[in-house]
Amino acid sequence: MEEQLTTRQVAEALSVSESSVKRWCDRGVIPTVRTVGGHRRIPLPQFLEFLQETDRKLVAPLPTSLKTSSMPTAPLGAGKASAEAQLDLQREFGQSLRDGDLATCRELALRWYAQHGGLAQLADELIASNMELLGHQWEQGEAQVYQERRGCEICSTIIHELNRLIPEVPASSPLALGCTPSGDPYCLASQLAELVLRESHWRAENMGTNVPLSSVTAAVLEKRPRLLWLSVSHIENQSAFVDSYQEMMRTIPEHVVVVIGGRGLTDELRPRLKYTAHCDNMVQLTSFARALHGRRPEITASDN
Amino acid sequence: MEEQLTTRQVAEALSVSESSVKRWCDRGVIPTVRTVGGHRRIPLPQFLEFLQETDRKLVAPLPTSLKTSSMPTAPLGAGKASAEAQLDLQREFGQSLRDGDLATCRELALRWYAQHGGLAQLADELIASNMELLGHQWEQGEAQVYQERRGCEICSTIIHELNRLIPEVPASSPLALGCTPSGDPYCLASQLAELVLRESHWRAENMGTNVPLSSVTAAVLEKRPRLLWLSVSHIENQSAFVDSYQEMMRTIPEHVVVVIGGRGLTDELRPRLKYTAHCDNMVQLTSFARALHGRRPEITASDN
DNA sequence: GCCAAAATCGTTCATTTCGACCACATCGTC
DNA sequence: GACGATGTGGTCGAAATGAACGATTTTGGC
Repeated sequence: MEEQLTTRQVAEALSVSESSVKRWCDRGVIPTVRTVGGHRRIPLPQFLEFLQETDRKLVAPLPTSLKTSSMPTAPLGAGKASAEAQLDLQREFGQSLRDGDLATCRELALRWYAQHGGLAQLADELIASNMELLGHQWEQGEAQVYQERRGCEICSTIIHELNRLIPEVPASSPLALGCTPSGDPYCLASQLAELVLRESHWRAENMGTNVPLSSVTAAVLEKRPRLLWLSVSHIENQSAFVDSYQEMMRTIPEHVVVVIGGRGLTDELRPRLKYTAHCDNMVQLTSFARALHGRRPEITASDN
Repeated sequence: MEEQLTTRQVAEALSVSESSVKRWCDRGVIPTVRTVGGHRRIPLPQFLEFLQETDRKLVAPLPTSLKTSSMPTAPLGAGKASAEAQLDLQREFGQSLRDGDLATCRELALRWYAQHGGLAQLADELIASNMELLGHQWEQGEAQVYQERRGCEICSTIIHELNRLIPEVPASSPLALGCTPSGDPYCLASQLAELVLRESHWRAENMGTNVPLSSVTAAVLEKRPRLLWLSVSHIENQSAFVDSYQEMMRTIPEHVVVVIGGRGLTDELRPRLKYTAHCDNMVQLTSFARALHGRRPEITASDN
């Protein structure tokens, strides 16, 4: 039960046509095995060998696990529980994040994406949890501030790159707008929200950090989104926040769905706010967003 | 992800014969990879680097992601002053930035890069100047805050994408570290510094925003960079800043080159700081960085 | 286990690129 | 001006590439 690639996967990874890959296989340049039905399958080790021998680099990520450069270790028996492998990946990502190793982080993220496919889980379990861990380490003096900030930069880079892996959202999709409010400089959560909403076929636009709610109101009035998300990690002045929030909710149209989330929204604060949904993580946001805007292109909007 | 060009595409973009392109590739002037069948393929980053190093201009649009859809005109006879076309591009970018039109901004930036080749000029004249303009408009009530913040997000996205157009920096290159100090949340300048330093073949690592100078010191001591940049847009407490700055300069090794820049460094403040160089923009930073670390790739000398 | 959808097969065909060669223009030197 | 060295643009048959097609296999849901 070893990993194998199809001609199409190889073609996309090298950005050449499928025809060429087939020809190369037939010529023996890429060692190939055949299924009983005659389809070509390229074992991953052979493919890596081919990459090395012809001095070729991947131009697109492989849809399965792969370490491009070194790291011949970690062969990971398939027998091993995938949950455990998942934990390993998560830990390794955290370590690379602390070390400031963007390349490894990128690779691990792509691997996670290829294996699990869900950006929301990636956002929660790879990025959010590890950044939270890094924050704890910093608070306890186990990590430097610059490591935490650099980790933010690395995650931001990866989020931007993941964005490019998502198929373009049609202009007919509903619009979602979001940001962090005044005084909240923590940009990652809002960037992640944009990412997972796009994955769920929303036309998501992140307005960034530190946006006064009065300006959010203006944005909503002008762009008329279907959904508005607010990521609140930190609040400077609670009562001022509640006031401006209530003012915003009075002004924007009724039909705008407001989703809020973030550590800043304590159990005590939330009852004072009116909103459509509260999300603790990106998995919740995704499932809510999909419930609102089913991603079926097909009709029959009834039931399930 | 990483696009590749054929000899014909390059030839048309430069309006030279295909034979010449092939010869240049074979001589190593344009780094080339080969398909399995022996066809030449030029990775986009290498091509852009070639453009820049030989001071060549694009005369026809590239058939890749840099397609020009939004501007049906612009056949740009060499007769028309390119300076004027440049201004048009600059203005159009600013407009799209205000409108939150990422796609158009991306296109314009790529076009600028392909035509003028210098990321530093792009950073100064497209991004910095337009963000400054947007800031002014906001101050004078001509633009909403959210438009300014969104503009930041768009620019950040574009910077991340431009990073992928730069050929990978060899691990033997000198290391550059940088960030913005405590209380300064303005991330773009530092991201631009990272970008243009990479373009000049530095191994640049941006540590992000809001990093206490004490932690910067720790980073320098641990990673031992050759260059340290500080982008200072805003200072909360001047005397505290000067104190921590001087403390940092006392602690880090002598041989570390310290480059500072940003609006926050007023004429009055600068004399109180010790530094290697002060830069008002990215063009200056680039020329300084290149003086320090020459970028000439060695000779031809191969052939036979 | 069965069925429909999706992916891959082998093949053919038009287009592009290769490598090699040649004609011509532009230099700098004698 | 003759000369060689060098760079450019063009042509040619051979080879590689990429896209198309109907037929077959694999996949995934029930």
